[in-house]
Amino acid sequence: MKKILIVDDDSEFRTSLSCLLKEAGYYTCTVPSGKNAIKKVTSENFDIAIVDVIMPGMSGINTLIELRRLSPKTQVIMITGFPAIEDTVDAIKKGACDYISKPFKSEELFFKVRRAIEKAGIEQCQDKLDINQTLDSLVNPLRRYILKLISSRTNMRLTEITRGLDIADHTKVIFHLKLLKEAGIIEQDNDDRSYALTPEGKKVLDCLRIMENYLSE
Amino acid sequence: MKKILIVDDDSEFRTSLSCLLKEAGYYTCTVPSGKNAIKKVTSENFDIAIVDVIMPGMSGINTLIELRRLSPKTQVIMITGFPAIEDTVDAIKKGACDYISKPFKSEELFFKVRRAIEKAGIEQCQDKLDINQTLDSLVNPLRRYILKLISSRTNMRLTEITRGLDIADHTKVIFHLKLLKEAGIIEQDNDDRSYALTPEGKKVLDCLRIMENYLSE
DNA sequence: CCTATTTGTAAACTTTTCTTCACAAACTAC
DNA sequence: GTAGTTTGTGAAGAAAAGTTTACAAATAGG
Repeated sequence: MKKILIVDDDSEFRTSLSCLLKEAGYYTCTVPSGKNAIKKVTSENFDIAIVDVIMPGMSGINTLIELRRLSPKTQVIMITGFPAIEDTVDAIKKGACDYISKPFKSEELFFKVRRAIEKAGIEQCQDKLDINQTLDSLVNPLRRYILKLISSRTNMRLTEITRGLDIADHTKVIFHLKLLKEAGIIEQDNDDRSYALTPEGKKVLDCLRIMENYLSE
Repeated sequence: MKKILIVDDDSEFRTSLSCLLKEAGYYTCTVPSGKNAIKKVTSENFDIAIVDVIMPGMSGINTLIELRRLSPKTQVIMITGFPAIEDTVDAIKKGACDYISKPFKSEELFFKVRRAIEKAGIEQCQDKLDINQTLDSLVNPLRRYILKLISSRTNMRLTEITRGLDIADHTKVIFHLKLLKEAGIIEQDNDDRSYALTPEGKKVLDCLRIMENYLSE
């Protein structure tokens, strides 16, 4: 289920938007300000964020900038009651994926949300793997074992991995899992805390296997 | 030109053997004792060593053992005037590649030398590349540049490499060259000090190119 | 022969990577 | 609730990797 974060200071609008999207089958979360949005995305991953341009306190644009920095995979749709070309251009340049002006028909919203989700999917697949990061991840034997272990069974938990590798100190495993996570090679489910290979991770593992085969020839 | 080291205390035999092999197109070097042989191989690489079993001072067997340790790529042929099965077996177990008993026909000598050189060639190709060492060599960007640079032109000297990479401090380059040398990825010519990829090195570079292609897909 | 360049060594030092330890929040089972 | 397990953080410390410096042997060029 795709996850959408709604950021707007107008509680009535927040609720109605949330209802609309929930009915359409999305998981939604609403926050009243940019600050709250920032806080939220650091603990939870969203596919889409819908952000009001005009908000007291942290502006919509600054919220957009921070969201892009903290969660680059999240596609941000800006929304406003007073559409101005310059604002729109600015927002797009700052990394917004789309722009909606109030009032809007629900069909328009659904269309733009669907398109944003599609874009997120494509971007995720296109995540460029950098040779530096890939080699860094693979040099350490323990990390190679972890990758192979995770690939053998989907969604492994920390303790399973730790025991699977017969390691006494779990924090040592956490250290390497963190690195692999930062490199975009593995990802962690926010609900059950289990780890799994990302599409890029599968590619990296493929690479490793290719190398091993080639070298043992 | 293949290089042969002749180790024998009998100077007459040394000279005649050397002449024979020189005429056959080999580069030869003669030393009168095991000690001298050890000294020689630390400064020069030989494809073959022909060692007399019976010598005063350091015995032929001990010379064999040391030669194998110091220069594993050098194939050692033992030679003796009093062939004894046990000695032969012992020598083979200690790493000798062949055994010749005096007197012998020059044809036998040439045949065994050719076979030893062939064996050396095969063994060199079979040098197992270990994934750890390979990845270690490749993680460092500078080392990757060095490998690519060396592969682009054969036999590059230290200064050429240093300047080619636009590095101020040559000892920094030496550090990485040393690592690559120890990993068996590059080798250095003893005469002109130039560096070149080993067969294994070419394989490692292939690996890197495969990865780069695969990751940028 | 003398000077300059090339090639190298060894040690001190810095940075990065990895490990370990002390501790704590969150959840689970009783 | 409370004892135990799981998952995690942060800091200290150890180990490995890389850089820099000072110095020296070997070779080349005049």
